[in-house]
Amino acid sequence: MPELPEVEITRLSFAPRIQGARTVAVRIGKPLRWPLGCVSGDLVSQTVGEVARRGKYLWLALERGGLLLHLGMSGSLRFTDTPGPPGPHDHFDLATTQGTLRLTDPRRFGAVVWSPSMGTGAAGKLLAGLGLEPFDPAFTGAFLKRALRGRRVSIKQALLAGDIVVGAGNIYACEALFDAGIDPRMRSGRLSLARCEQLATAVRKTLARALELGGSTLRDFRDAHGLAGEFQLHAEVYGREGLPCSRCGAPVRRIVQGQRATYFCAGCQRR
DNA sequence: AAGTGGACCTGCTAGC
DNA sequence: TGCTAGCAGGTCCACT
Repeated sequence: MPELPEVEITRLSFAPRIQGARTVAVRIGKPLRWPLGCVSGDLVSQTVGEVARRGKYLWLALERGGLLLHLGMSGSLRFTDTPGPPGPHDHFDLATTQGTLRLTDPRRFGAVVWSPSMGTGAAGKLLAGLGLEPFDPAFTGAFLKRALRGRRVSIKQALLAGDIVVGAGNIYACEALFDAGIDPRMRSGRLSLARCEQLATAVRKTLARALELGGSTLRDFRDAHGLAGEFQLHAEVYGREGLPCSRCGAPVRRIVQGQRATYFCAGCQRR
């Protein structure tokens, strides 16, 4: 589910309300991708600090260390005064004096991992290989050109890999490549500087638009208030196989790259 | 070093 | 109606 816009929207929807709260209790459901890395008692009776985001990860700072959270493919976070009894897919609750943060994740590709700090322990290891934030001023066409140099993977896969720039997942990588008019199959190391500039701009523009629209709700994404997004209603190519391209009318194509679906318009997106 | 494919897990939908 | 195959927003890890 959650790419950068969904994760950021989730963060914004609960960060101001949880900050300064005192943790009261922890409930663990079924195992997630990795073990928590501490006993639940270690998380109790602490003041919650800032909620930060790095790529698609969230960092919830506590007095002693903090929690790194990832929503995987199907995760979502709710923050509420009245969480109700946990359902079968509710695998982590952090009860605080200001409400309960609950992770719901049917597929359990998500994670909640304790670390001493964002840069050390398990969190440090998971965050170490991440590329630039897309809204970092250092993420420019020139940077992209340099980072892609010599790489033979397709540009679509290079965007998804997250070691150059983070945040664009399958939906927004497809949409950004459409916006930039670049064929997703193109060898990434072959992009000209001009096209790297177009792509860097398109990635930022696509993610910013998704943020404005509340993210994409394909089936179950909700922010921490329970609100759905509507970017998916504005997607130009993602999920639109066979439908006419809004620019040229040619049918949108679906191919598979690195075991993921890619949607694109062969008329508008060129090598 | 970089690229590829498998793995993790559950739910939904299309097709027979 | 009921079963099955295929597909889904991510990304780590082992292997070549």
